[in-house]
Amino acid sequence: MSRCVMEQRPKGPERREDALSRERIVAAAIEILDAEGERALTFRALANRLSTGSGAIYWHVPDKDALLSVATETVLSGAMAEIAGGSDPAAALRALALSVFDAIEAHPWVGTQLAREPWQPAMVEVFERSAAQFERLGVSRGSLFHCVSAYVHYLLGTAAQTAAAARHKFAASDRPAVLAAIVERWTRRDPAQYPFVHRLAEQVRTHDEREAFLAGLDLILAGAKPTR
Amino acid sequence: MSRCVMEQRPKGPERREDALSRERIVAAAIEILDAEGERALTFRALANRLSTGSGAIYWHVPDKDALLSVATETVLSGAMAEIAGGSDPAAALRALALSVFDAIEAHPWVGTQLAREPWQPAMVEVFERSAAQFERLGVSRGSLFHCVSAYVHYLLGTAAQTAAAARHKFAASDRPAVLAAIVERWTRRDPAQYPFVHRLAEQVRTHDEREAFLAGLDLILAGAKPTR
DNA sequence: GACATGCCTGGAACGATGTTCCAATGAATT
DNA sequence: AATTCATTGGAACATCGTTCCAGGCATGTC
Repeated sequence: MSRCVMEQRPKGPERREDALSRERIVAAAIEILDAEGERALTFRALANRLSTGSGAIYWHVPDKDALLSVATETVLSGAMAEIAGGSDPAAALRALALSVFDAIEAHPWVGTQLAREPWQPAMVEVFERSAAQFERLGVSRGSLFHCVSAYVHYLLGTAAQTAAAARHKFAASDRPAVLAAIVERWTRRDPAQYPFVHRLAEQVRTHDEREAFLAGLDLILAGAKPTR
Repeated sequence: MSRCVMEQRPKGPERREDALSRERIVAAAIEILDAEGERALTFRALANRLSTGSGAIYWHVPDKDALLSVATETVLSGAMAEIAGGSDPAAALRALALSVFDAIEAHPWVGTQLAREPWQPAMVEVFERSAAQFERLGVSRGSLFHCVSAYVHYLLGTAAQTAAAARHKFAASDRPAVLAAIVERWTRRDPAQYPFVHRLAEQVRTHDEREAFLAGLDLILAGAKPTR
């Protein structure tokens, strides 16, 4: 652990600046995940990027699950540090959800990880903050849990959806073509049997996900307001 | 060189009764998934259960993703065949969501698969049916997409959550202990900083997931009703 | 200065997995 | 009877997460 303290040396490329540390490993992992996708994060690729061996990484990180967990936590807590407070409860709930949404859109693998292991520390933070805002909104104690639960589930669902979309984006890297392919697969079904799918397909093709996310969120907030 | 196609089998004469088929393979896969969890489904275990080799399976199924996809589809379409229609729209939306929820609770791996690959054919079915009900509910065309989207996202979030809970249940196979462990991890945080988490922790410990799911769903339905 | 200690490193090795390849089988057709 | 070809079973391959271990390099002790 004394190895991590760098102020001991005033300056110097002479000392190996590539000293391994948990943070450097996590940072490298995030870089790989962002640049090449989830499948590209292997301990070999990670060791290669850090110019070391797999064993060295295992000294700082217990296993791959923990690595992904810490990476997720790093991104999410960073995102949540920036949200503004003080406004009215509904706006705060929107801001909180949006910060998570934006983080997932910027780092889709966070969505995958969140869907797989929902109770990360950052998610507990979301739980706590949203509960406070729902209470300020006037939700009774009895239904507070249900409101927060719906809020979090909606967030998780969006996370999964966004991550899945990004996965397909990686496979065939231009977005309109992918959307068109999905719509085509939908519309291949008999239009008579699936009228709504056909009608909504056009909307899917042109829809703004961020706006749709907010609209869906407002649905929940509208339902919560009556303090039922 | 041979690839899996869904083509016709030569009609009249039947093969050995233990002949491999896509359905038999999928059925065996579902059995393994239900009995031993997602991690236990390997092509070797599958081949072993079917008393054959991995290569024989690959003749009927392109790869593991497709196998999981078909298994998910099998369970979901089976679940959706049983829902009753004809009642009022809100009740129909609850019934539809509940059938998916129950299927996921009975086969948690379906939740994992749904979070990873949301647009299974059965999910398009959910999309279609729920859109029809939302329209009967009086939702305007403009907000129909947002309502359905919120509905589906909530469903996906619940799927991920339920699947994750089941995964932990597998690890330490008695449920109260797992819940207690989660709550303990929550409450280890400073109570002063996380008052709501502490208050809600008790509710988590005793809550009925099915009821909570329905309550959250009603939140969305309540928000949708004003035809905003 | 020489030695011992313990954190840290690098890479070889292990077991398991998804997938491919191919020789063998046997029913259907000629 | 010969041939064809869908189907089978399992060996082989590449890759993954993980473990193991033989060293380095800094520090503390004589």
